[in-house]
Amino acid sequence: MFLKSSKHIPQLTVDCVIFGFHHKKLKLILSKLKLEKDIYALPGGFVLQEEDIEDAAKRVLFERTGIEDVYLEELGTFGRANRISDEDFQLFSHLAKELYPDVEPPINEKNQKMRLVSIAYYALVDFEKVIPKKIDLDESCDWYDSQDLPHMIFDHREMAEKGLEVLRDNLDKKLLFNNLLSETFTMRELQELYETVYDKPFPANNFQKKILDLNILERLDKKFTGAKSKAPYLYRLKSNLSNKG
Amino acid sequence: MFLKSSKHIPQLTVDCVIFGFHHKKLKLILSKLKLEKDIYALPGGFVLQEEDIEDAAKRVLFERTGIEDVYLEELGTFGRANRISDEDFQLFSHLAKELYPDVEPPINEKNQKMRLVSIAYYALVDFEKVIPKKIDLDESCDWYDSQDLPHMIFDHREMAEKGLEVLRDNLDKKLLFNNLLSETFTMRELQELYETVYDKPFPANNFQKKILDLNILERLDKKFTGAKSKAPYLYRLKSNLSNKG
DNA sequence: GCAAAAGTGTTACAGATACACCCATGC
DNA sequence: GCATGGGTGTATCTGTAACACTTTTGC
Repeated sequence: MFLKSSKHIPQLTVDCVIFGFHHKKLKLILSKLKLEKDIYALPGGFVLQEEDIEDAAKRVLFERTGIEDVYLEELGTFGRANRISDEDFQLFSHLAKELYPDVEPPINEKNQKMRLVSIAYYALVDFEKVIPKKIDLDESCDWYDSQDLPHMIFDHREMAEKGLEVLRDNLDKKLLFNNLLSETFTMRELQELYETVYDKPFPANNFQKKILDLNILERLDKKFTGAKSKAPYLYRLKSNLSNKG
Repeated sequence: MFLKSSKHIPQLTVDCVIFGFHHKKLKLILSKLKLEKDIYALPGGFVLQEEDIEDAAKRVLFERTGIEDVYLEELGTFGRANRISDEDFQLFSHLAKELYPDVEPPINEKNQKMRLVSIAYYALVDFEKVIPKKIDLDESCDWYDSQDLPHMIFDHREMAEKGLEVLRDNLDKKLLFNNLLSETFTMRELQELYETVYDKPFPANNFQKKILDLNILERLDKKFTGAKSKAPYLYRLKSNLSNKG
């Protein structure tokens, strides 16, 4: 989360729900803020005056993950007038003053807390390729289980939940799964991703048929892991079908 | 389209794609701006500092249609840095100066055109109940055919097209049809709405079965119009299922 | 050979589509 | 009666779900 300066649009921010898939769990990146209490935040920041809103989200994403060309899609606007509680505002402006004494705080002339509107995005990344990076306001920055979220500032929990909801709507419909897996993956890994996101079992035979009938995967060599069972095939999205957002 | 004052968030607006259905055409409300050239705009305005973004959209909607409790849903953010062309900005700021000489124009300290970000919404209303109302900046305000849109300012045409796209995604999935029809309607009227929105024929028998099997309509008396053919039944959404946004 | 997991095939069901038909209304 | 459009029923198709089975791997 960045603070604003004159180069930024004053009352507008972006926040990103960055999803990764690891060990049958859907994870997302959160910052632990430098505060007495344990309070977490989604990666976010202000938008530059000359910057497309989506580019601001991409900038935040790159700052926190070090990767580009990620699937990115808007979740919607979080624009309730009272989306920032008095308590959260106190905590946050205190933190802001300590770390950025020379930057205009998010307070108006009458010394009231200032209205902030946030555009939320969700991003899908390969968990293996990303080590979350903290910035100045963070005590730490790491992956957290999307099913077991800690206490989050502002309306960030609502954003995370909206992210999950939209991911459930789109994972299958828009065939986004490759963005959450390594470049090559087994059918079981893909199935487990579906089972995690949709929170229900998918019978292996029907699942395989459904996916292969889409004709978007190419079958590669088998993956020999040393397990005392049949070696599964590896698959990869056909090279002409990559779908970064 | 309103201009900003200190009571408003400086660089943020809302715009509304207000849909109605009439004579087998999907219509939307546009303002013809008071300009030399024929340029049209979606109803919109700035957001008050103490106002939820969605409430700002509802306010615009009420100003232009005189009705409340309408289905309203966000389309997304229109936030490209160059979404307002130099030409459109000249036209619009000229208009603004004439009509609101005492209101701060959307120009920054360096006299450059100011960045505006807009949150777009779409609304579904009963065409019969709405007479579009013009405001000061409008030469006129009326219904226009969504398939034959005139030249529109800024990126308003993109918004209208996005509205159509989202309506197509949601009309059937979220069963929104009652919001575009009168309280009571015939099966044929409903079918014609579907045929217009999805731009394809729906066989009457299968369509009726599909809709009635949803179990969300109650059948009322027949509608005798004097036509020399069988009188169709009237239907109404079951009273417990109203779905205003 | 055997246990574990991968992979294939075949049947059963449900929702959508297509075709054929009957009914009410005003002249 | 008859033309017009409304309304209903039944067969067909297609994609999904359910069940049964074979194959490969390491010990």
